[in-house]
Amino acid sequence: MIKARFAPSPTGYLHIGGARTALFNFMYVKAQKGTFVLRIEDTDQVRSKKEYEEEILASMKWLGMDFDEIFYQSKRFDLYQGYAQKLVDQGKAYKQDNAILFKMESCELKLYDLIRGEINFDTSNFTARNEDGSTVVDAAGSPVLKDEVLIKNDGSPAYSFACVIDDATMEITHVIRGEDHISNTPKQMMMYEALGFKPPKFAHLPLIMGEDGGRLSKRTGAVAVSDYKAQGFLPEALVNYLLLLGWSPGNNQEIISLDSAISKFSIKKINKAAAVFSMDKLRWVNAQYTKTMDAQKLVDFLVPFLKEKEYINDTFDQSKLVKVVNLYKGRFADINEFLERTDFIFIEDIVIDEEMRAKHLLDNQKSAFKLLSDRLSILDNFDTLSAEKTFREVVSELSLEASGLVHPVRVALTGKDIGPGLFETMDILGKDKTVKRLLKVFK
RNA sequence: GACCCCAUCGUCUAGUUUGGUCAGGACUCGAGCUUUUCAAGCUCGCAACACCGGUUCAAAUCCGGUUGGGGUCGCCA
Repeated sequence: MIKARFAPSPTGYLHIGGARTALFNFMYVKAQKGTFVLRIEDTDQVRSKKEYEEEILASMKWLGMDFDEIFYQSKRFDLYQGYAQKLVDQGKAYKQDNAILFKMESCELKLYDLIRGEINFDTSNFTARNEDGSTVVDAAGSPVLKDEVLIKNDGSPAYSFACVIDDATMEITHVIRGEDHISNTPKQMMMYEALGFKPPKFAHLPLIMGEDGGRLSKRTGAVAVSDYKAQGFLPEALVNYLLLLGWSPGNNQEIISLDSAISKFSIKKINKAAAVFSMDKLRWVNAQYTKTMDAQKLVDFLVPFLKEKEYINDTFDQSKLVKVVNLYKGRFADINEFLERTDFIFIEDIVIDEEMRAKHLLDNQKSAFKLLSDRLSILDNFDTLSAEKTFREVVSELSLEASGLVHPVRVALTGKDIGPGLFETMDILGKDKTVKRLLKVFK
């Protein structure tokens, strides 16, 4: 029975890289029918915040990653202290003020990484540094190794130590974490050895980079999972995109459910190279989901966003929203785009900017607009078909080309020169708004 | 700087384990079809094995080096 963990620190929101690490742990655990542990690494009493922890928990839930066990490092300080003291008693560590430091020994270490294979370290490279960056040397002139802090002066455990004690005592079998942790793995291996613990298997995931090739940062796009949620990405789409970063289900498949990915997941197939996060591709993946999603489900997803924009209130018309969603499916990649394109449906008075007006609306169309609105206003059954029929009659009466009037009318009704079919748009808008906007535009 | 990791189209990747069938898919971009505009869809196109050497009948694949990128070097996690 395998056991893996995701160990975020509640000193910030759950970021996209962390979510990807969690996801790979989750997939591995589920594929192996193991146990998934969430460990809150809140040893930094000053920077750890309850609101961050809540945000992390909420994001995990939103992404659909349920855990089986949860631990808080802040509640285990005695445990760390105890093991540190044990090392002091054995002469493998020593006290310095209130802190406890682990004696670093010079040795060669072999790490077998599940993703990268064998990695060799020589701890004699782990030398202490002076403030100017130079290596500390002893009286004989040989480099001095840097001892590892186990317990800090304030009594809290250092990251590496708490991590080792926790992984060992929680019986974590697989440590799957970011590549940035490769360097402290040898130190941790020494601690396992000193404590007499059996080390887990390690797998170091490649990092996710920003589009500029550097570290993922706010500058290169949103980093918090909650930001993506706020922007209106579907959780299943984000998950789908994330699992494609550094892993592939094979057979050129890209759109894949989490369950299906789990059934195909293999840690051996994880890439070694870092991957650049592409907003374009995420948007495309998201669009694939919105396009094929059940209209009612999509409406449920949209309602909170529409409410926030005050486009609808609690008494909104469900069936109308379903209609709107069906009309716009495949026409937007994320919710913001949807909101921009459909605003004219929900607001009372639209604004047509000067450029749009100059491009499409000419004063000599005034009479055609008047005739069209008169004819539409007397329709008993105002829908897509009757609107189109009326429109075509007017056009032929005036000896106009249909396409010559379609665009101006669209602009008059929506304020945009893009959108779905004009008659569907009229239908969605309803007779009153359609007629009103046709008359208003040339006043 | 030291140590460690990595290297296929601009980006995500398949192919590397087991050398030949190999350079494929997707995003982006461009062209066309469709059309009432925009999307979507369909068709087509642009575009890569970082470099140098070695092994071999044969190298994207194995080996060495170079270059480039990334990570780590906190009483942060």
